[in-house]
Amino acid sequence: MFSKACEYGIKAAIFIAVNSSENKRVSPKEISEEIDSPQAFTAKILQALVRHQVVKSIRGAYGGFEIEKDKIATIKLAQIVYAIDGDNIYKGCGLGLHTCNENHPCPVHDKFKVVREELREMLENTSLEQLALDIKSGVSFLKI
Amino acid sequence: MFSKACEYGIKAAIFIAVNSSENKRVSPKEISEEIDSPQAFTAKILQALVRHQVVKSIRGAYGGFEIEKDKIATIKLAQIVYAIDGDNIYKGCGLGLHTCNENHPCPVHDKFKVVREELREMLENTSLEQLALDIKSGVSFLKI
DNA sequence: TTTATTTCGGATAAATTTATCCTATTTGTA
DNA sequence: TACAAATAGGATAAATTTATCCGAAATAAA
Ligand code: FES
Ligand code: FES
Repeated sequence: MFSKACEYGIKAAIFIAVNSSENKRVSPKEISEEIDSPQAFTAKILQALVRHQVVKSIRGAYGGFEIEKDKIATIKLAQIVYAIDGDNIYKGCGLGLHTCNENHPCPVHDKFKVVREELREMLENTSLEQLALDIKSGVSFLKI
Repeated sequence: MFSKACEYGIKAAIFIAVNSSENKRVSPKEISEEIDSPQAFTAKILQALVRHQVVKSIRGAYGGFEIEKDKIATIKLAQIVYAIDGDNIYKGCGLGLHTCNENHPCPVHDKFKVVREELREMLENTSLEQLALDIKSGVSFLKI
């Protein structure tokens, strides 16, 4: 469904959100340990999230990654997925036709678009804040 | 969403169904031309579909691929996806945790499983026959 | 200003997926 | 039986994704 990079990106963003809500910056090392991902690869993905302004990086001593507290509630999963995997998952044809087009539909178009639309809404309506809360309260988990 | 192999497999199965309903066997060459896919790779995927008994192959002169007419209505997309991509798309965790587990959910579990469930139902309830009919009547398309 | 710390970014490697090529095997027909 | 036509399958290559490594650049503190 999502690429590994995207899975790591989502989990990393949640972990950063959890920590930022407690005024703590985190390093790629901490992040990759907490989400069980390869460190250098995770760092690359974090760079992408920085470029797309999902997370903020502070270089140098006492630096790390953070998300401004008042942004945590506004950042949606969709932004993260878009930053890493692009928009093919929302817009692309399920059978790989060049474009998903009502006027030139593939055989599964009508049925597929319903599922894809539901996925899109889910991603657009789910904020980092909601996900971070469940991690904080121990209801959900980032690894294993 | 689906792998290229799976996209080709679905389109190939639909094309075979269309032809089998008219008592025509088709070759990998015809198939790959009609669904716009690499021929040798498509042939490999067809082998997998044969092993999973989704399509039938007849070797030797006058051979080709076919689906027994009365099976066309019973074959569901789910069988094809399962044969090629496995069941991770139905059962796997959206964030890549080892197992999707109610007792150890990832942050998106509750929301993701709804979408995944809808996808599963769609795949399990959509038959080759329905899809082949739209191709026959020119309502849907296998390429471009 | 020097030093320690930390992210950035380019180069490279490993693994997986996608794609190609060639030969073996099967099968119907002459 | 010999031949032609067709799928099966192994070996290999190309492309993409995933992962690692290392030096450059930035920053805070001493
Ligand atoms: S054309 Fe294939 S999903 Fe719309
Ligand atoms: S645990 Fe992640 S989707 Fe169920």
